[in-house]
Amino acid sequence: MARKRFDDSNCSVARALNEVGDWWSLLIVLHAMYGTRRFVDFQQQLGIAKNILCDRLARLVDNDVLRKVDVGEHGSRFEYRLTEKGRDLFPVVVALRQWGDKWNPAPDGQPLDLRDRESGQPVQPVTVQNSEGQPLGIRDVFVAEDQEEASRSA
Amino acid sequence: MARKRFDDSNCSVARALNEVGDWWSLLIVLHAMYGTRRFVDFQQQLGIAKNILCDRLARLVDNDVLRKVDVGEHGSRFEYRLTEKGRDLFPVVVALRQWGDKWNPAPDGQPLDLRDRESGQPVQPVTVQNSEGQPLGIRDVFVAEDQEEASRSA
DNA sequence: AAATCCGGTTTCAAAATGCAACCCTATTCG
DNA sequence: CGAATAGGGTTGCATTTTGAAACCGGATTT
Repeated sequence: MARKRFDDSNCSVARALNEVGDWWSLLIVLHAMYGTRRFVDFQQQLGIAKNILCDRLARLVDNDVLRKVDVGEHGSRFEYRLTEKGRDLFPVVVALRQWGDKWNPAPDGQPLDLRDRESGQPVQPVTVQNSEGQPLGIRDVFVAEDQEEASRSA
Repeated sequence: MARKRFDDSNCSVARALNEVGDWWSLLIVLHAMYGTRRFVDFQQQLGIAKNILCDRLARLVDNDVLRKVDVGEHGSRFEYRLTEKGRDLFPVVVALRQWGDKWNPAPDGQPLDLRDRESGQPVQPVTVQNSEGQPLGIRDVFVAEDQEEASRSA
């Protein structure tokens, strides 16, 4: 049967995964962040089948993660560029990269070294933080009941 | 043909996606973070087919994201608990949730309100930060050449 | 003793994926 | 100019993956 989708889930993680939660989409976004914009370049760098790449790019465009820009003088050359929504996946991608580097270090060589352009210093590990900027683990947080539910049950 | 895997990719994002990059795995981890531990509970909360759930749980256990704990007095009742590696996905999940809340708000109701247990204040948006704690966008960073490559080309 | 719960495995149809071949429109090369 | 090649796809087909439902065997409950 068909893969399940979560378009209308009331869980925002499920809705997010619905857009970028398959094997390729986030890698495409990652490469777009590295600067890749052309169909052929995505294809070669990712080693993805062309039909799948077509499908994924179309879906990402539909979901407003990428924008398809016509750059051909005569109309047959395109670029796929990140939208603000797409660029906003930056923390997700970096958090995932850091997790991968920490728990599945590359067999050969150091992890990719991402640095602040201004200071030249490495970026910090991505964490969930409280209002003072202190990192929080999963046990340091709780889910506040939302207003409506609170008032309904009152 | 079979889905491509990235076990040996030299990209840590690809390696990470190899472990939690399918439609279900991260949702399973999410629910584990909410406190779900039993097979049946995952099954009902996620609405996932049992065979797929079996497969995903086994894979997550193999990859050391979950630990399968025998809690049956006589050996046939289990719990799946997050390992440290699994809990370490917290920033990834929260970043993804915040992205979903921002760009695909729930049709009905507010986003889930995650708060610091100690202060009672909402957690901050997850961002990539420089050494001073200032948030960085994708254009504010660069990839430093690694030592080996630098010395090889010198 | 019968029914139910838990955690699976099996079976089978419907999708999704990957590869290779093909297509059409520019553009480039000789 | 004509031929070859690049870009961006689409089509067909074989292989996997997924999902639903049926089944299963050992505890536990009734």
